Amino acid sequence: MTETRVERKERTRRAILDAALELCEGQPLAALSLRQVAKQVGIVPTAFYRHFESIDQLGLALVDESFSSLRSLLKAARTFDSPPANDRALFLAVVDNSVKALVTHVPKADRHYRFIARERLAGSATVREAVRHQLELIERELATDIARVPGAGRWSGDDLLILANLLVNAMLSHAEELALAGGRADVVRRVESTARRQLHMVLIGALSWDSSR
Amino acid sequence: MTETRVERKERTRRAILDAALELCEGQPLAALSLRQVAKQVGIVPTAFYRHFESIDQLGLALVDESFSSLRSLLKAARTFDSPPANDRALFLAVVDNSVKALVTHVPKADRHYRFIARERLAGSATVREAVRHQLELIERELATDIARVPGAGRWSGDDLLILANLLVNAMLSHAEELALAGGRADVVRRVESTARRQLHMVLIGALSWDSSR
DNA sequence: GTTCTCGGTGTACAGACGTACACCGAAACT
DNA sequence: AGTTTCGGTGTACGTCTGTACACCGAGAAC
Repeated sequence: MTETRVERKERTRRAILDAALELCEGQPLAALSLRQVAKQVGIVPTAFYRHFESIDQLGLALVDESFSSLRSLLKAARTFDSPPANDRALFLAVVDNSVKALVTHVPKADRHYRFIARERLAGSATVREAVRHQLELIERELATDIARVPGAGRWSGDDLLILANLLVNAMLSHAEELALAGGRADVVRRVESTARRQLHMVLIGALSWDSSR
Repeated sequence: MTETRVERKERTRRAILDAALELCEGQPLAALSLRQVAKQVGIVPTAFYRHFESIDQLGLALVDESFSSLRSLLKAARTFDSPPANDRALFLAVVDNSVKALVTHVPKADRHYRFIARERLAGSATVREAVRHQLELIERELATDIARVPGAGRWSGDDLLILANLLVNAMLSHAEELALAGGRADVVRRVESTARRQLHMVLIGALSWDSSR
């Protein structure tokens, strides 16, 4: 059983990421020591440096990992083979797809999202910035998609961003709750219906909104 | 210059709270050591125990302190000597008052709110629970106030809570941004207008909402 | 005026921390 | 086949951690 060197390196790298994620549960990354992580992985402390130059860099890797799948998933939820006829039906379909994507995906990677929730505001400056950046990308992608809806002509660019911000914040708080639920079916169902109803309210209200008052 | 014993105790207690709040900037409470706090205050490490039995208990005290003024402030923003005539005007007035309360109060106690933002999800289990509890109180108080609006009759109890949840989450995210802005006037103004516009959108939409679809 | 209470002090210790350094052995390169 | 690369090891250090213990001195209680 010989193992190529890159394979082996990748394997322990993964082990470090997993160990950090596990040890992090219920405490911020900054409260984690290099030695704890190393012990959990089963390597000597100094070997950690072969993979990351600091706990902080490890955090950045975890942020990238967490967001990579989510963004493509959300974008996919908003693209249709045959888009619904009117704006109202389109909005409702988008909401349903997005919410469904969220409730199926987040519980599957809940440790990652608990990590994001914690580090978003409590992490080191660089980690916080990385999370903020990813969320801003999601927000902008959403705003562009909304702008493509025919009836959105009455909306100013500012109002589009403000609306997208409202929606992303709402989804974020639901994602956090889902992540904390640890996959409990009743909580997942409750969050799903709450999220759907909230987004319906906002978007149905938005349809009758006119930026020029 | 004699000082009564309770006065002196209260004074160092305050000094400990302030020191913790200051040392916390940019890092979670859990990453703080008892010795750091003691050094900042200018007392010997063991003297800390005369006031708090752990860093965690100190955290709970900070949570209480942070929320005490906010809740009464928000409630006050929703009570009128002479309430506006129609629902729409009432909603707009409530939004204006609440947003104004937020943007004047949060920057004045921004260190407390940065602390809350960090610890809400990254703190120890007991601190997290304390924050969650306070937010839930705010949410329920808001729901009861909305229910009193005459035109809210069409709203089911569930939908009221869902709406309140949406509003509080939006305000929370704006409070976080305000706290992080550190009082920079341009940011404060931008957040103020964003918040007002978002809440207008939601509440104006809500007026045409009917829980029975 | 004597005694008690209690916030704050100083010393002391065992353990965990980050990291520097020299080293090993097998995969990878030539 | 000989040499280089590099992930992982083991030791060793100075520093910081929480906390136990004995002690002090001034305000409070009697």
